[in-house]
Amino acid sequence: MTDTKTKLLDVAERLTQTKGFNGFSYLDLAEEVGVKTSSIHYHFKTKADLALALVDRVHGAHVAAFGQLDAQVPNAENRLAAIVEVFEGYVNDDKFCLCGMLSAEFQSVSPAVRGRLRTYFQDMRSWVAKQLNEMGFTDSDNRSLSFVSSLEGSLLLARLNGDASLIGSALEQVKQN
Amino acid sequence: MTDTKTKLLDVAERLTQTKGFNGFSYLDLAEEVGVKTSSIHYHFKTKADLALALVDRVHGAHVAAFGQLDAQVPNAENRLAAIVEVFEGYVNDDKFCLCGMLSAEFQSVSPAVRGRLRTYFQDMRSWVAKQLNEMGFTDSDNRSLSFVSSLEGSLLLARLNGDASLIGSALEQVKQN
DNA sequence: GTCTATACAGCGATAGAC
DNA sequence: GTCTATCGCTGTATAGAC
Repeated sequence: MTDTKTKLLDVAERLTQTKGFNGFSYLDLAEEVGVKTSSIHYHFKTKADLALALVDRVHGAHVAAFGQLDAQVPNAENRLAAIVEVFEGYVNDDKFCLCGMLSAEFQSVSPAVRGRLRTYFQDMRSWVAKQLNEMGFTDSDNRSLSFVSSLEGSLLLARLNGDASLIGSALEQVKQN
Repeated sequence: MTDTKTKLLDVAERLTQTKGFNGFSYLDLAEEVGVKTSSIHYHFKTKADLALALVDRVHGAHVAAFGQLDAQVPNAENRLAAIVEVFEGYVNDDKFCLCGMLSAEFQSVSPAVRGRLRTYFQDMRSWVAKQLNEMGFTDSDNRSLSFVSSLEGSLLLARLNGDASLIGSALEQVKQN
């Protein structure tokens, strides 16, 4: 991965999370990275290809993060808390979740991206369910759905109000008995 | 409100909920309604004005719906269920929540729209809290936050998977205790 | 209130030099 | 791998006739 390609993905990721995938252009991207728009087409032939690359990168990163947490944090509740912290960090950067954003814009993304988004959230729900199971919940599948839903929805509200603490408050409910 | 203006709002509302506010143009709108783009500018001087009109209309409609439910449905749990049904209907139309969508695209909407979105969700949280309170929950404020968060987040996942039942499953958790 | 006509900037995308 | 140059189209928006 060249330096430029990484920078392009970094900026595109941030712009997608803040303004939506349809809320920025190749020119926005080019100016921030310091290249011409034609150079972007070298790395990502079409904007749809860029969307795919964004989802794939974040999916890979999150799967890797899940693996690291499993290996390094010896407590399921703390592992879940680590993910919550990531989302709280989004609020302070005025960001929504990348895959949440593309899911919102669902009808304007390619079939390929749609498939990847389903996989992303399926993996996330599975991992969360595993943690909840370890925590002793017998309804971990359904509780995981509730957890991930609350996470996405509360992030939306938290960013709207500039108050990251809304995420933790919303999730309290889900962790109760 | 002229017939054309209403039709424009109807189509714009649907396109916003399906593709996002940045995912359609005045030309898309014009072709579907059967007018020229210049006519749209007569009703909504700028696209930002259109966004404002969309939020105001849906806010008014939902506040009215809350009032009607309060007056006509003699059971808080059933009143909540009616709102859930509205969101389940979105899934079958491949729609996200209009204000949820604009909240996702938060950084690309005007300050005026941002303020309206905050009011919309504040009103919704208040009304849901009132219902939860009537249902005997003592933590109605926080539970309402969790309810609305789950509603928005599960709608995102439900549409992604074409499965409206995910909404009810996610909310089960919030109604427990 | 809707139209024609038009302005003009922006869009994604491509060809070909370096 | 990045550039210049350019294409054709689409974007929002306006002026003025009807």
